[in-house]
Amino acid sequence: MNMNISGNVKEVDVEELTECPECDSEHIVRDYKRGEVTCRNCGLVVDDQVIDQGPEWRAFDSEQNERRARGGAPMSVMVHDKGLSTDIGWGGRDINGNNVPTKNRAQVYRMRKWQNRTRASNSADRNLAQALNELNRLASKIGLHRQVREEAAMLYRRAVQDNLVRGRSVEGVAAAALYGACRRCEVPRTLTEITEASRASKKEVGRTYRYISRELKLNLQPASPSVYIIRFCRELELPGDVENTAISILNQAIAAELTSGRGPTGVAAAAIYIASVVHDQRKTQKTIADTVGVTEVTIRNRYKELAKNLDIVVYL
DNA sequence: AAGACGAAAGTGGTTGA
DNA sequence: TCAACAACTTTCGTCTT
Repeated sequence: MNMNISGNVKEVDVEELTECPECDSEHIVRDYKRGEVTCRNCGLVVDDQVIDQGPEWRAFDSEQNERRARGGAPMSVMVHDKGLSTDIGWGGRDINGNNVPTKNRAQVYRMRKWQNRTRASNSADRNLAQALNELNRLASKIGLHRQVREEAAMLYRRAVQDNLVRGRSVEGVAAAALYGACRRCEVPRTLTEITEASRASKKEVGRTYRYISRELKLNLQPASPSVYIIRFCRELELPGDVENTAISILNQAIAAELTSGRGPTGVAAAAIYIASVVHDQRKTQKTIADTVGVTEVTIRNRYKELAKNLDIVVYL
């Protein structure tokens, strides 16, 4: 009766879904509080209008309906006070929708001003507010979904708590937190991509990232090249069999210990290159190098090593 | 002409004395 | 603090398709 569902009804039956339609991984996460179904692997938001299947009140007349109606945004670590503070609106109208008399306007203005000021009362809060702002800006620019943003916000909060921010720029720490969040969520983003969106330099972000990673004991292993293969194959519009071959090449490389100490993107790029040649879907070294963000030389060095040590019987 | 190749020099960061 | 070092990049001349 009062199910008011606006928004698109998706073709996919999200209730039954176990695999991501985009990357086929099984890291599907349902969050009914937010009404979102997302893939932890590739970041795809499968559906964002999910109906909570839990018990719900019913209203039998309009009076009950009004009384029981609830509103308000969910609590979020992405806002410095977790989104639970009060906002004083700008409309110049009171709660009943009447105009605020002119003689009271100045008072409302002052109240709004002080509400906003006292909300971020100390410098730590102001810092946090600014950082979360920056975090959101970066995440939007790179196109990261909420899961990663919240993870980044959590990391930043922990960094603040442990006094790791002092003496470092907000931009730098924010970018580092976001990078760490990407790593933790296994959303493959390179440090370069993040620093390009940020005002902070790659050097600073890298240094800060190592620092907070060490201090917060994040224990992050180097990113696995496989997540990069999945992502970059898609960007290069290479079919699934190429991707599978690339991953199997990669697994052989890992078994032969050809990956340790090497940059994961370089290894991924080389595996993709070989796979693309094997399947007669050849991409030039340059194309792959540009998408992956390494140079042709690195691809060459890596794939020479791979070809030599894995006796791949492919003549190019 | 584009792509692949490889040598050589340079970069930024780590490690160990 | 400094030198050695590994991985990676930039640049450039040459070979191959």
